[in-house]
Amino acid sequence: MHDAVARVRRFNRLLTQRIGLLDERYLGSALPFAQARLLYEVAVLAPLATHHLRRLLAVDAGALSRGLAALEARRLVRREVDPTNARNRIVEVTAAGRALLATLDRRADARVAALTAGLAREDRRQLVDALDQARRLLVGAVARVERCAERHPDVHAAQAAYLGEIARRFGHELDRWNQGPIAPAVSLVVVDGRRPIGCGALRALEKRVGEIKRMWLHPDARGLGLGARLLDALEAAATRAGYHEIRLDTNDRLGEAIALYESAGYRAIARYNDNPDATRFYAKRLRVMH
Amino acid sequence: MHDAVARVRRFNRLLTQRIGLLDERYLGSALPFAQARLLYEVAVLAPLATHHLRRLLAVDAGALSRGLAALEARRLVRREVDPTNARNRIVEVTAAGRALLATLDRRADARVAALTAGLAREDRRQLVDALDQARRLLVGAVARVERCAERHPDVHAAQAAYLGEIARRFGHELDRWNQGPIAPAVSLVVVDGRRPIGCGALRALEKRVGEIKRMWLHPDARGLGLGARLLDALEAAATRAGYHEIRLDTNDRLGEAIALYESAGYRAIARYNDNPDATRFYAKRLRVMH
DNA sequence: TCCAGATCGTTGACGATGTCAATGATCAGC
DNA sequence: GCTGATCATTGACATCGTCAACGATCTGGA
Repeated sequence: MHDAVARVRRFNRLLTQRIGLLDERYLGSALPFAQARLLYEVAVLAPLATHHLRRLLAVDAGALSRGLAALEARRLVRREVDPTNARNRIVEVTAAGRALLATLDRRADARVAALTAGLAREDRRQLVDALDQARRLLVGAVARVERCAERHPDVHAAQAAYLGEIARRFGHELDRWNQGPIAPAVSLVVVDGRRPIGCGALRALEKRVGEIKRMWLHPDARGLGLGARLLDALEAAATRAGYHEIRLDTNDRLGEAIALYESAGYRAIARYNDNPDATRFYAKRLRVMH
Repeated sequence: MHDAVARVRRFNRLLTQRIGLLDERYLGSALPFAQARLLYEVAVLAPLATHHLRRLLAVDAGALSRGLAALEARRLVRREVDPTNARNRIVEVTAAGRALLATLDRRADARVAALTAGLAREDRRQLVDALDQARRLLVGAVARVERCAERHPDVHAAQAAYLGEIARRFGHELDRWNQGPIAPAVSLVVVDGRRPIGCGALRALEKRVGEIKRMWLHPDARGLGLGARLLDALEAAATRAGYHEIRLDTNDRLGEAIALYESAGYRAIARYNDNPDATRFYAKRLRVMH
């Protein structure tokens, strides 16, 4: 039942944010609609620089500035000047912000549950299955994996979201080993027509050996086959670039990624670098082009 | 292909208008969003008194007044004082309004077509099937058939929309024979949690013979099994009220209604009244309760 | 017939929202 | 060190939804 609610809401979010439909997050909170939506997005992606947020959410700079100022006045988020670039602001969600979001989440769950309360168990299962299939097909129809310049803002935004999510899930920032530029040979971004929703990069590790770095998909875009498409595109690019083998490191806590790599034919290997955040290492031999 | 587009858009409208999601009707027209939406709704339901419109669309009186004034300033709709009640205004769509709507419709079609252009034929079929099933299940989950007083404003609104749609489809007002109150024994309304989306009434025709009058569903609510539920509810009420038979008249142009009656076991009979707008007549014997 | 209360549309007021443009601070690259 | 680009902020403006006040009109009962 709870899973059904979560799946319905995920579909709703899809139409909400991707195809331009509304959201169920208003719900009589003290927060106006746009601020509630913004808080939710910030919480999913934070900590993040606001210009990346702007790009990921496709909102106007003025609107974002005002929205974040309103949230900050309510002490739901914090804005700080980026120490590495004084033009930028880093947004984080406060404890009060997370508490309010949890409340909104419960209300939204209750509303969706009430919506489907009139359905028999079998009908509810059919509904969820239909919505899931629709979501999978819609995302598959609009998502594109595109090669783009390393410095493209979409890549920056997606990679920043990647680093932010990792930091949030690990409870601490990634080690400096994993920060900063990586001089990729190939940089791919997944877009859905409005926003970048994923990224992945390939860089040279040794002669004829490439390494996959910073592969990420927006949480809402997972489980739809996009990870496999992105990985395929990276491998194809590596093959074209003459690599014979791809390696990568990851962490036990990133279960979705591990499942993806293993189902794509990557095999576990011994540690090949000093990445202090990595606990698992994989490799895959590429079919050489003739 | 065009059918697929129409079905996807219908689903979109469902989430848009019933469950509280946005619309695809903005699309760079000269018309602001809310006005485009309003024009569309008016065109579906007009000619209609504005207070009925307000109830059917669940919009604020001030917003509706301003929205219609804006549309009238653009010469897209006409408002006239209701001759039978000087407090009310009757709204109609001008030729220019219909032309603009057709343009918007084409653009919305193109946008949905572009959305699904990336899908293989089989995937697109699956998508449409999934959306249709989701729509059917969602509407089934939230719609309720309720008995209510003849004078309930929801009944007035739905019946007025019914008369308006008939007038629009027939190209002329119904005969006076079909206007005015009908003194129903039972008056039912279909609501979806936010709005009335259908209605139906039963009145005494002869001793132990009832007649179904003014049965209507909002165009977006057709084909989802609600017609059958409404008819069942009317028959159940008739049975409880001691009727042994139900009759009704309809018109050849109302194909959806005819299909519903015939699949519900109604059989064609000879003309039983002088209704000048009726071309077909049906009857069904009810199972008598013990 | 007349009047009190209800219904209806309009208007003003207010805050929220989105968009565009101007501004000033900061950064990157030459 | 300078020029152009990037970034956040702010003002201005139109749109939008909501609430309340108002006047016109209708309904039902005395």
